[in-house]
Amino acid sequence: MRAALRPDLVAEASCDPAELRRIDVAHSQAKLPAGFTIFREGDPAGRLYLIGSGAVKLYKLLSDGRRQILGFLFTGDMFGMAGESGYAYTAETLMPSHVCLFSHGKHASAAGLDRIMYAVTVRELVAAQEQMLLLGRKTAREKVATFLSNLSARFERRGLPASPVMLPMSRGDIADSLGLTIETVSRVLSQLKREGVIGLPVADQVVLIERDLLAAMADGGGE
Amino acid sequence: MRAALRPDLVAEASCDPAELRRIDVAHSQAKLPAGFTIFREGDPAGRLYLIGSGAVKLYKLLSDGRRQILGFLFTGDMFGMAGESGYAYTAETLMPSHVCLFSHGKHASAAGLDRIMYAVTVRELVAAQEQMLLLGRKTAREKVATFLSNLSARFERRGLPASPVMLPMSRGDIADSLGLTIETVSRVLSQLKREGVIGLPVADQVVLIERDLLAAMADGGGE
DNA sequence: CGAATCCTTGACAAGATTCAACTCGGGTGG
DNA sequence: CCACCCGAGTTGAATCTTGTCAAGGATTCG
Repeated sequence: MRAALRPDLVAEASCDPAELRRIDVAHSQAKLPAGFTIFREGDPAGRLYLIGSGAVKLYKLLSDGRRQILGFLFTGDMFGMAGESGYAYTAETLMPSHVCLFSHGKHASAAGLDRIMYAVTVRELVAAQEQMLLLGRKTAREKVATFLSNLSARFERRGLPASPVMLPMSRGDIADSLGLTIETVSRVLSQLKREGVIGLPVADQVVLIERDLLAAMADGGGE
Repeated sequence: MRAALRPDLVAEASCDPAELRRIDVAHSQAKLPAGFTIFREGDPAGRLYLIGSGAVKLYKLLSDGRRQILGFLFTGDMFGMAGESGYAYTAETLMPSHVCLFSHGKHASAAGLDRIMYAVTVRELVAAQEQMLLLGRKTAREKVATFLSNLSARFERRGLPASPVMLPMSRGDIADSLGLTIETVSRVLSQLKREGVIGLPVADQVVLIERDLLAAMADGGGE
């Protein structure tokens, strides 16, 4: 199958839509159910993925099952960048999702794709470094505040409302992305709700009542 | 100053030396003392750095001074990749070091440099993701075991002895790279020494007595 | 040789985890 | 249609790992 990237799929792309539109490489699309494993850590790499709609989580496991979620991806986000020894993480859908697949092997030299991949990789690296600061040095409260702030900002950047924030992932997923337990995440959310910083009408929807305060808390301020 | 990259400076480069040698872009060299800040988080980016000799640490700070070290770099390693909003971290020498500077702005399109930068960035991203797993999910003991194992493997890859491992960084630096305190790092090292897994003839030199056990401990095995 | 810095060790405190019970909601089948 | 069941989430109590505070020892460098 060979076709130009459908612009509507990249309208909210993390990479420059104008650039993406110029690319015309072979790709295919797939409609995946929730909880579908796209590839596993260690699988030979060779494909790039672009999320047309839906949400994906990337994670790594320790031998005893402990899990670290590296990030959540949404419409317009790309993933699949890998080094020599295959994918460094497992990718799994959080909800029914549409993804575009690019065969990287065949199109490594496609004009423009290299540039996009580099830009995306650098952005991911910067995000990973920010997350290292969170995981290594922030308290549970700061971690949750950062998580909510970032998610809200990400949605806003795509033209979606900054509040309420929809949470397509479970408490367990949030915990594994912040280096906490389910119980701690739940307790902090309850605490923030009691303090009037956020609202929790239902478990998967967060109203950011004091957004600035939340952002301040994320960096260690606003106690 | 315009000159070919000196091959001897990249003999142990993390990027392919053959590729690096082909590049002939303007660059200059600098000899820096220990504890020298090369650039700060937020500084406008525009240069790439290659360590000719010595060691460098990269770190981020929270407003109250908490610090997360993102990584330690040694001879042949590159750094300075940055997104749009300047450098994402501060870079500081651990010891007297020689570095090569590449003006990225002028030479962004230099044939070959792009490819190297992409490869280096992907490798850094993979390393950052591995570190996220460590920071979020490993115990103090596993963190220290991983740190020592990795450092040993890195030195070995450069043709240096895998043991003893020299530690050019302080306990505080190790702690800030593992998301621990100085005291915890010191305690775990003492414990490993008592158990006969490592030797600590002096504070900045670690003998890996049970290297396989240490590697097993790093992933949660070998209790 | 002395001062400063770094490292180690101990006692205690605190933040987060573990274990367990309970609630809430949604889906299912009687 | 409604009761039941199951998974996800919340909350509580006890525990534990790691952090904090403090003191003592070692190493380096002027």
